[in-house]
Amino acid sequence: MTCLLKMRAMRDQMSVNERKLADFILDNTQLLRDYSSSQLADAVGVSQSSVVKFSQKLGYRGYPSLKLAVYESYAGAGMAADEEKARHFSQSDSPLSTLGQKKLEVLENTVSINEAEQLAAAISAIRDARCIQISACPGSVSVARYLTHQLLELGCWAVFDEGGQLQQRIADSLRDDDLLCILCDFGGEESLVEVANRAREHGVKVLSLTRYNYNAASIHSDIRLYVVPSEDEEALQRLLFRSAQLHVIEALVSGLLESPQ
Amino acid sequence: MTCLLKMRAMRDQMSVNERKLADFILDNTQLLRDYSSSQLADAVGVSQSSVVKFSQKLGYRGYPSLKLAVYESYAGAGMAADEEKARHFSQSDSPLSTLGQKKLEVLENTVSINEAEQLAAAISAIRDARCIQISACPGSVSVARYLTHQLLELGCWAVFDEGGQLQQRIADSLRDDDLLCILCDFGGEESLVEVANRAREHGVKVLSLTRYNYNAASIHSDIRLYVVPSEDEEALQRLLFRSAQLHVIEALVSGLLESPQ
DNA sequence: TCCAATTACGAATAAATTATTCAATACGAA
DNA sequence: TTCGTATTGAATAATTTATTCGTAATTGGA
Repeated sequence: MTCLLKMRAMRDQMSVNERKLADFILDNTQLLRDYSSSQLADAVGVSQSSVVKFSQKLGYRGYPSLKLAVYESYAGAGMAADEEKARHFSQSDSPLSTLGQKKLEVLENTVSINEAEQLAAAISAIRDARCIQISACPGSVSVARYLTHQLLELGCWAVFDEGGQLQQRIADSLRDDDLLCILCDFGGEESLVEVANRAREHGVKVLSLTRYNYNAASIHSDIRLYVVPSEDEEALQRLLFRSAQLHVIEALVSGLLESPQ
Repeated sequence: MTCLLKMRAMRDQMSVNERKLADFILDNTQLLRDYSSSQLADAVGVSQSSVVKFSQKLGYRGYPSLKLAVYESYAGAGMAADEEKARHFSQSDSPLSTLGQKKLEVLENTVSINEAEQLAAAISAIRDARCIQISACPGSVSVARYLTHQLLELGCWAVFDEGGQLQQRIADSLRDDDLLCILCDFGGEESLVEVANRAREHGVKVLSLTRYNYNAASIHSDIRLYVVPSEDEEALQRLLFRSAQLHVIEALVSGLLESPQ
C-alpha cells in the first residue's frame, strides 16, 4: 500500500513531469506490470531518464524497484476485496470455478451443521464394527458405492446391496457388533426405514447420512450425519448434494486414517 | 498460484540444472525478489543463460516475466489462500473442517491448473460421443465408477470395465465418433496407454484425467485434464487426489447439465 | 524587472541486465 | 555403438536501465 499512497501524498509537491507520471501510474496501475521504463516514458510523454529519476526520488533504487513496489502495493490493496475472486479462481467462467463457488457454499454449510461428536462417534462406530451394511436410496447409490469401496480399501468389512432386494435379508443377519449405514436424500424411503428398524431390533447400531431435516431415517438412527442441500435448480442440486455427501464420507475416511484400530 | 505449482509439477521431468533452479526457487521464493538472472545463476551454480532458458521453457518471455509470475504466485498464496481458508473453514477442528482445509487447497490448485478450453472440449466431447468407454488404473476405480454412474444418469452411453480384462476388446469396438476416458494417477499404466493408442488408431477421441505432470497417458490424449496432488502422507494424498478427480468430474457433469444436447 | 542559484529536463551515453547464438557435450533410442 | 536430440555455458547481441552533462525553466531575492 505504501508506495501508491506515498505517490498520492507527494503529488502536490511534485514537478510537472513527476505529477504526470504519478497520475498515470495511479490511474493505470495494472498497466505498469508489463511496461519498461521507456514504454512508460512514451505513454506519459516524458523522457526515459525522467522515469528513472522519478523512481529514485521516491526512494527506490531504480525503475524496476519502483515497479515491484507498485505491484506489491496494488496487490495488497486490490486482493482482499473485489479483485481477489478474479485472481483466485482465475478464469471465472470456467465450469470448474463456478461450480467451485457453489460447492464451497454447500460444503461450508455441511461442515457447520454436523457436530464434531457425531462425526467422532461415526468414525469409531465404523472402526469397531465387525461388518458394515450400506443401504441407499436410488439417488445416493453412486455415493454408497464409493463409500463401500473406500471402506473395503481400509480393510473394513463393508457390503452394499446394489439393487436393494437383499437389504432386508442382509440386515437380518447383522449382529449387535455390526453397523448399518443409511444414505439417502430425503430420508423418507419406506424400505430403508424398515431395514433400520429391523436391524435395531437385533441391537445393530445405525448411522444415517441424510438431508438436514426431520426425517424418518434420521430419527431411527443412533448416529446422525447431515447434508445441507443447495437452492439450485434440481439437477445441479442433486449434484451438489452428492458432492456434500462425498465430503462427509471423505471426512470419515480421513478420520479412520488418522486413528486406525 | 500457477507458476510455483507448475514448477513443482514439472520438477520430475526436468533436466539437472532445471531441477536445481526449480528447487532453489521453491525453497527461497522470497529471495527471488531482488535477484537478477545472473545472481540467481551464481546462487544456484548454473550459467546465466540457463536461467533465461529455464524461464522460457516454463512459458515466460524471459527472466523478468518469470520473476514477476513467481512473485504473484507467492503473494497470491500468502494472501488469498491462507486468509480465505482460515475465514471459511476455521470455525472448528472437527474432522470435517480440517479435511476441508486441505481439500480446498487441492481443489484450488486443480481449478487453476485446468484450462477452460480443455474443460469445454471435454464437455462437448462427452456430449457428442456415441459411446464412452471409461478406463482407470486401480487407484481410480471408485472414481471411474462414479463417473460412469453419473454419465448413465445423464443419458450418456458409458461403460466401465470393472476388472480391466475387457478394456482392449471394448476399445477395439469403438468408432471414430466415440470417446475413451482415461482416469489414473501417474498416467504411466502400460495397459491404459496401450488401450489409448489402439483406440486412437480407430480415430477415437481420448480424454485423460491424470496427475499433473508429463505422463504417457496424458501425452496420448486429445483432451487433457489434470489434478494437482497434495503433499500429504500417502493415504491422505490418495484420498485428496480422488476428491480432486471427483471435483473435475462434477465440473464436467455440471457443464453437461448446462448445455444439454 | 533582473539576476543568480537552484532545479527540472532530456539527449547522449555508460552500465547493467537480459536474450541469443553457437559449439561442445551429454543423453537416449535404435 | 551410432545417430539424432537435448542440455549446457561462453561469447555476444540486444535491450533495458542509470548517469552525465548541457540547456531550459523556475524560484527567490534585490
